[in-house]
Amino acid sequence: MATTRSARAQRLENVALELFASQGFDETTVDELAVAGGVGRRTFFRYFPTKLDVVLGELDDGLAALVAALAGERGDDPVAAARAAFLAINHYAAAELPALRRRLGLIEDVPELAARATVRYRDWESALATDAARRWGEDPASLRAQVFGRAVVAAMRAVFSAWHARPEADADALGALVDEAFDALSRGFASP
Amino acid sequence: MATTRSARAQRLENVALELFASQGFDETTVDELAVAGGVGRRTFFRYFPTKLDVVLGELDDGLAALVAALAGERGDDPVAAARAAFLAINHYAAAELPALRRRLGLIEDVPELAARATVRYRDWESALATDAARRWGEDPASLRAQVFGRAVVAAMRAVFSAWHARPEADADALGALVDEAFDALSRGFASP
DNA sequence: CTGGCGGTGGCACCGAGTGCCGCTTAGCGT
DNA sequence: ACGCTAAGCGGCACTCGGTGCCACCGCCAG
Repeated sequence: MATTRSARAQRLENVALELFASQGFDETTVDELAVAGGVGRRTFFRYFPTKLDVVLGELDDGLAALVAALAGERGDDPVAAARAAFLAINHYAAAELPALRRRLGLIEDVPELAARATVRYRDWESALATDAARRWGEDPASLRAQVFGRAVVAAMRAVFSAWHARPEADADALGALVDEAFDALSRGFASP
Repeated sequence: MATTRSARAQRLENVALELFASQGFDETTVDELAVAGGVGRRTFFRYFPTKLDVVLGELDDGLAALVAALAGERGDDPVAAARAAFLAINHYAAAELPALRRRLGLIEDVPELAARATVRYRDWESALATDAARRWGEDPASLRAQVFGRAVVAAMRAVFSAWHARPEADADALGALVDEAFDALSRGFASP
């Protein structure tokens, strides 16, 4: 977040998402991305370590933000803290939503992207587990904390998936889904 | 599980896991795997669509087993059904544990394997969501059901991770961890 | 003017994965 | 026993993602 990524990276990203949308992810080679971005192939890989990271790039700025947001939350209920942190992080301007939608669409139906995304989430999971353990006064390695961390991320994936599935859902709808998902986690899945 | 995979595939798999353990996953090329298995490189790819699948191969026999086990469970509590189904599926003989351990170890610390594994789990997630929706009498697309499916898989990942972290844990320990994880899901994460 | 220095990108290389095709071999009918 | 067919095998060549190396260009400092 420190410095805005160079304008060039931004342009590369836009052009790439454009091509992915029109041709498909697998059908677009890095060579095409490079020429379309007016840059050498070698240089492309200096901006993005992987073709996948063009799509996922911004997502992991989120980790630092998540940790910060969690640190700012008081109270001893990790679910409430996590919910608040996520709502704080995922506050998108209306203009950003179409781009978000495109990204989510790609992530959903290009398996390799989904895979890479979940690897990124591992850090989120452990950050959430650590936070929960702290609030509970438990060992962060405790199974419950670990399950919590992973379950929260799982819930967020479900939220994004559901949001993406409703074509006209807006930012408020996203918030509502987050609430619903966290309620489920909080209450547990026993009985009704 | 239906027909035992050809003896050749089995041998290939053993040799490969051996090499992975001694040299590391990334440091072992498919060429090496092929020669070590006494087979052409091209043939290797007929047995395993991907180098990754050598490690993950058996895991997705599990899907069919999971679905079958879920279908066999009665009652309207999806957590109980899922727990029972998982315990039924993950009933390993003592002799299998070392191999399981090696696999889990690879999956844990080769990010690409972890990624691929989670993609495989998507089918599990949706199977679990569908099952839960049926027992609750809800729409399988409902957010709660989706969260449930993903959370259960998340819990299982935590279980395997915790089990793998304790060097001398046996099959009973695995069962205990499963119980603990499912209890957490059932009760929810509110308060202590 | 000159000597670093960071960004660039060409080139060559590696490894995974795929299509094609010729070969072996096992199985079959006659 | 003989030939034919079909399936599995594996070599070859190719694509594409990703990396190391290095030569080049522009910039600022001395």
